[in-house]
Amino acid sequence: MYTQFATGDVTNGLAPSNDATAAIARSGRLDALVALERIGTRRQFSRNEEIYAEGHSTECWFRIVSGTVRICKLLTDGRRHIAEFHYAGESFGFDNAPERLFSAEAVGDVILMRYPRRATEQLCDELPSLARSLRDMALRDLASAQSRMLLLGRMTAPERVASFLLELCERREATRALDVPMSRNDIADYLGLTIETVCRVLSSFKRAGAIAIPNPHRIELRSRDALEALCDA
Amino acid sequence: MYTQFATGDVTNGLAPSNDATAAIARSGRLDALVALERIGTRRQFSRNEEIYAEGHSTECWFRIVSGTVRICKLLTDGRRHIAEFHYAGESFGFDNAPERLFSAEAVGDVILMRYPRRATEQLCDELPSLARSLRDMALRDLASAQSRMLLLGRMTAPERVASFLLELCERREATRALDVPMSRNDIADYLGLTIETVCRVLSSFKRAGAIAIPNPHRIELRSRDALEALCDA
DNA sequence: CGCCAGTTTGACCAAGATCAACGCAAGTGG
DNA sequence: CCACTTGCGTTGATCTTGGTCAAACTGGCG
Repeated sequence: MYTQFATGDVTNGLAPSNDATAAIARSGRLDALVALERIGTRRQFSRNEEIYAEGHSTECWFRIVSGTVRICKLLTDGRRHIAEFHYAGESFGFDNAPERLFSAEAVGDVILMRYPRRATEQLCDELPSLARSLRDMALRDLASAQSRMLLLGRMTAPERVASFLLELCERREATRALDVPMSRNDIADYLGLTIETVCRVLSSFKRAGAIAIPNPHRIELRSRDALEALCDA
Repeated sequence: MYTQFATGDVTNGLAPSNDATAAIARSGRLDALVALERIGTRRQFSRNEEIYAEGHSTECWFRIVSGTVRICKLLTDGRRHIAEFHYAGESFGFDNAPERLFSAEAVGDVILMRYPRRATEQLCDELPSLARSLRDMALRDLASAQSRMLLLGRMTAPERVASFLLELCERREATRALDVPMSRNDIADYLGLTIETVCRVLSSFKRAGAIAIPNPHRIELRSRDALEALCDA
């Protein structure tokens, strides 16, 4: 889910609708990943390093090989908002505007593949299936953004934190033991809360027996039901 | 801005990168709008009518000929959130998931063009420029959603209302006299506030001389500077 | 050991929600 | 034409959630 850009995606376009495109698509499907890899370069970033800044050019986009990335924005008075976290296997930074509206930072150490946008666009014109994959990526991000608007606009603090834990669980494909790569501050800025509120809510979940917190970056879900009940009561 | 799908968009793809695609694209560009219109049908909805419901199939998408549409979701306890308003000239409902995650409703009387998704996908495979237009549409919506997450997560009530007025102004291409098609309740559910707070903030803006409110669906911006100062102080 | 960054907890406060009443204009039916 | 209703919108009084401020705790590390 979410900006996943798996091998399978590239090859499952609709049947092409005429001979010429069919020929291109057939060859293209085989070459799509190869072509994408040929225009990509490997990059490495360390904890809290900036991958790109607000205002930078959008000449490239990224896929995460390993690590976690935060997409964020700072208001002039210091308030910060995290628009999204991206995890291993997901892509980010495929933006439309000429300039970055948000910055991207490494939460911990991160390894990325970096792809030039212009070359990707050209590939898209040859490979409808690649074009579709990129569009689907954008649409998944959009759906995710819309759910989070609901969370930010209409949910209470406990509901937000419960949603966050369950989302993390789903996206990291974890079952009960979650590793939480980001700080409490990151979580707060992601959920539109303060760090104190995040701590208090987590503590209250712990007291209620819904979770266990062996250490700050490790949370175990003891009662998924209790958390789910909070999310759309 | 925002899911605009103007004539120009369809024809401004990158130069195709080989002869075969070039030939297709050239013919396609001429036919793109025609083809899209051929698969579209005109629909009409009256005030507060549901265009599609949460859970419905996503077999089609829409472009607004005239009127305003709200994309929204109801929580089980009655809390409502409006993910987006769409105005004349904009498109909506091009979703990825098999089922609608949000519903769409007519704010006032609305005239739409309705396009089947499957046929559109096929057109996309033939016309890279159309594929790109649709992707750009999704990316614009995503950028818009991300700004609004910032608003919902980190802005005060006066900042939200000021942002809303300025956004409305920009998207409706108005200068000073705004017509506000939606109710105060809609605005509240869009901004993550209550109707009372929206009213109070508007009244305070009026007292401060920043706006005038000849009637509830008509707002005049008297001091755009005052409003802009609020948005990123 | 002391320091530092991040986390947790407590006491208090304020922005905005809730509850309640009132205003006002557009129907509607007698 | 005028009571009456209905659906919004506006305003005021009070309450609650979550923010703010402050202090203590924890684990890692020089």
